[in-house]
Amino acid sequence: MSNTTVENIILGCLSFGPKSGYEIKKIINMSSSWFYNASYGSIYPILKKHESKGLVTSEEVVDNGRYKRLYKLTDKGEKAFYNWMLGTPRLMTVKYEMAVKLMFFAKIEPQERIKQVEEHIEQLILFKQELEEIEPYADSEGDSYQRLILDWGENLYAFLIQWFSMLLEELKKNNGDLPKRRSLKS
Amino acid sequence: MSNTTVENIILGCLSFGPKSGYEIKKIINMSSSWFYNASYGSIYPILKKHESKGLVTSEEVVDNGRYKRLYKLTDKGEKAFYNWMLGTPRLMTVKYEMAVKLMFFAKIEPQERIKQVEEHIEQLILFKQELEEIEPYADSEGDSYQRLILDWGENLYAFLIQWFSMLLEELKKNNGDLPKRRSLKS
DNA sequence: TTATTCATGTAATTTGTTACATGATTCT
DNA sequence: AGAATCATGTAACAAATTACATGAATAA
Repeated sequence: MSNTTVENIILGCLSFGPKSGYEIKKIINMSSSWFYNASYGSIYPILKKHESKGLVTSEEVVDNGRYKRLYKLTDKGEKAFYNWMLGTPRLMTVKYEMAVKLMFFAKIEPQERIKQVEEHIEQLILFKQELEEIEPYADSEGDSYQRLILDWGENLYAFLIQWFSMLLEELKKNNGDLPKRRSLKS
Repeated sequence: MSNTTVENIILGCLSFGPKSGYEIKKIINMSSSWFYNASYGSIYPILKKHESKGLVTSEEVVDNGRYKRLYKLTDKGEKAFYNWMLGTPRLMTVKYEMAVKLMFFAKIEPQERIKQVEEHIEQLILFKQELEEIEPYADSEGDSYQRLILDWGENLYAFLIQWFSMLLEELKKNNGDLPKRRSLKS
């Protein structure tokens, strides 16, 4: 009954200091939303769950005349967080609809294949540009690790753009078909 | 209210000819399970749902003295499948726990960072090897596109291994720390 | 004969999103 | 005055997994 990844992200955010649910959402938006997101509909219930388990405590404070509920990591919560950090990570899961389509590419017209790949490359380029505009959340403890995932993301999308561009070239060379023995090597 | 990806994968499998739920599961296991999986708990209900929508028809047949329910794509089902194939794909979603940990790397000991990255690289290498052992599902219509996603997967994991190896080197050079201005370029 | 594979299905649970509901404060 | 942002939460729904339940046929 270990915590889920999102539950641990929330603990991790609180390890930088007390925060409200609203503030946690902001941090997630700024840093990990593109590969691990959480809506208010999960954040607030998770914070309550954490509190009931003694991983965090909460306090209602007034900040510039505004009420908010500040959550603070307890010793128990910190232990749970470190425990997760030091454990073996779950292997990545990818949900890549375009890759599924590839499986059934033989079923569509050659020119449609080219069109699909072209459109997809455009999508990837747009997304990479969006990534490059994200600025990492930097706290007083601001560190170079915050930038690391963005760097990873940019490189990941660069790889994808490259791979699909190669496929596109191959398809174009053969009028939307693939040679029996391909050699898509990067 | 368009079909989900898994619902379309099932239609796609049936586009190669009539199949039972059990056979569909086998095909998914052999080809897309590592990036789009489906358990019996989803396959059987989806087949029923497809039937109620008129996308497939079913027939109980005896095959070598064994009863099974064969599902067959209807014209309506084929249209739905092509419609999905020709539409814009949903952009990939990645759930990468290791990337999340990176965000909070400043919180753990330098030697633990190195250990985490080393363990992760081992995981990636193992997974890539497993991928390389998968043989694609090939039907009478067996085509080169079936191999394509496996090729994609192998290249994807090669990229990840490379990126994390570079990070590992960088960390080792600095005793588990990162220089203020990194230059992780691939 | 016993384990494995073939074969189908349901119930409970998990995990999460979306939409709704509410209201205060601050910026323009 | 009105729009945007700050702020918290719930209810309904969606999608899928895991565990359970069952049973026939075949391979060791």
